Amino acid sequence: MADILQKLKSMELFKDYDERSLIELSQGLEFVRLDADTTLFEAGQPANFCYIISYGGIKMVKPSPKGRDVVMCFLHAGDIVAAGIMSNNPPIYPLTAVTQEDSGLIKIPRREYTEIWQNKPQLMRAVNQSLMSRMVDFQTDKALFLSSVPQKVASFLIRTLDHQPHSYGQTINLRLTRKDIADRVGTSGETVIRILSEWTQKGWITTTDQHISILDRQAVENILTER
Amino acid sequence: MADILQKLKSMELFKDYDERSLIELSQGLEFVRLDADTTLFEAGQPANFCYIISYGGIKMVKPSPKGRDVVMCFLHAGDIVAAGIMSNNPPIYPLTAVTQEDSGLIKIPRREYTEIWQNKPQLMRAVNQSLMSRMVDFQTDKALFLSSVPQKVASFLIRTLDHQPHSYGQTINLRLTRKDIADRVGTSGETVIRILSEWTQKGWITTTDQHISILDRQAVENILTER
DNA sequence: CGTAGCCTTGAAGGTGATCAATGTTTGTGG
DNA sequence: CCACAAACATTGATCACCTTCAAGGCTACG
Repeated sequence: MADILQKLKSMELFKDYDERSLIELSQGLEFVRLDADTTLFEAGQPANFCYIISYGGIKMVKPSPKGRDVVMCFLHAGDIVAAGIMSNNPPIYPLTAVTQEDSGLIKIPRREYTEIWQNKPQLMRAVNQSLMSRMVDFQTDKALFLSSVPQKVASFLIRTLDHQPHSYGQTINLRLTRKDIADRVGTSGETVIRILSEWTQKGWITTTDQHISILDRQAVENILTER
Repeated sequence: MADILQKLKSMELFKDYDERSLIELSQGLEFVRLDADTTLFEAGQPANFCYIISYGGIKMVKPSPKGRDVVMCFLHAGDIVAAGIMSNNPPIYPLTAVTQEDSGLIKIPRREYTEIWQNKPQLMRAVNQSLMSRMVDFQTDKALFLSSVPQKVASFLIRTLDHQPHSYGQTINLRLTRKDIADRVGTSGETVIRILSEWTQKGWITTTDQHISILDRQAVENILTER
């Protein structure tokens, strides 16, 4: 309990709240630790909880008509998961959430969220902004529809780099298999490999332990404006 | 003024509010009439107003890196436009809004929205739900990435049909050029023409005055599950 | 009658998905 | 610590689908 209070205090999202408010907010919350590749919830299930990521990473996945899944987005520490649908009735998760590495999450029951959290206008504004920024991201993705696959990959890499704290430098703080990228960008694993291999050969990027570092950002950015 | 009150009263969104609340909500609002093909606001501009569509239709467009634009979604009577970014700071329209036909809009200043509207939890819940449903739509789109173009078109037609009131029957209540559909679905105008021509020939659909009617829904749905 | 916007059709050519085979790394249990 | 399995990365060859370019028809509207 006191543990959770500590965790809330350290988060950007709650920086404007005083001790008393935080104690109120921490009511009913629970902390959850999950191994990598664990399903947090599945699309179609009733949505009784939303989450805040304390550490680790999660990918949001939609089962596609054909067997293959589609990665909608990757979420990191500080991000809110499934808050948007809490006010739906009945609330159903539209996506499946899967951990990509060991992760710690603050678990918020729907009841607490709708009755306490939603009455804090400032908090709601923050949640809203994060939702909108995800929406803008979807739109940016969609706007790439007539771009080549290399351009989509380049855009994805640059954007995820820019979304994370600058302290990580030029390394993307996510465990990403080539297939993850393919599923996210909307292409096949083989194509991603061919693209990344070429860039690696040219010295633009490196991969160590499934973490991609961008060595020559300019070169990657140039791809976006090509043709 | 009284005019606007009437309009609010007739909208699904406000069905649970009494006269007094509606009068409060209608403060500062303005009614706007626009011809077809008029730009309501442009991506990048400061967002000082949001809107509710009274009648007509709007397409939300993102300028793409290459010259061609991308249609993010079509909005109809009853839909809310740009409410999501009102709480951003500074608020900037992420998309361009263009009318597709003669349209009437209720224009809501940002100030009124953030100070009055955002304090109505019930209203916020409704706005949130509409945002989330748009988000789900993006995701559905994205999940079609390895589907063929005919499947994307079929999915788009069926979904827009299902989103509109049942009273319209099997006719899509939107002025849609083949190019609009192409820009929405992420393909070229020519390809859409080839697809729709074939379906028309087979008697599955008809187009009259840029309004598409689905004559054989089952046939169109079957395309989704093909291959 | 001419222009503009939309629809239609054809031909060419490229991009990227798919299939298949092989190498490499990681993890697990004896 | 080794052997084996499983997951991931790589490379090549093939080919369908769709984009692009080009040209012409149709309708509405001044």
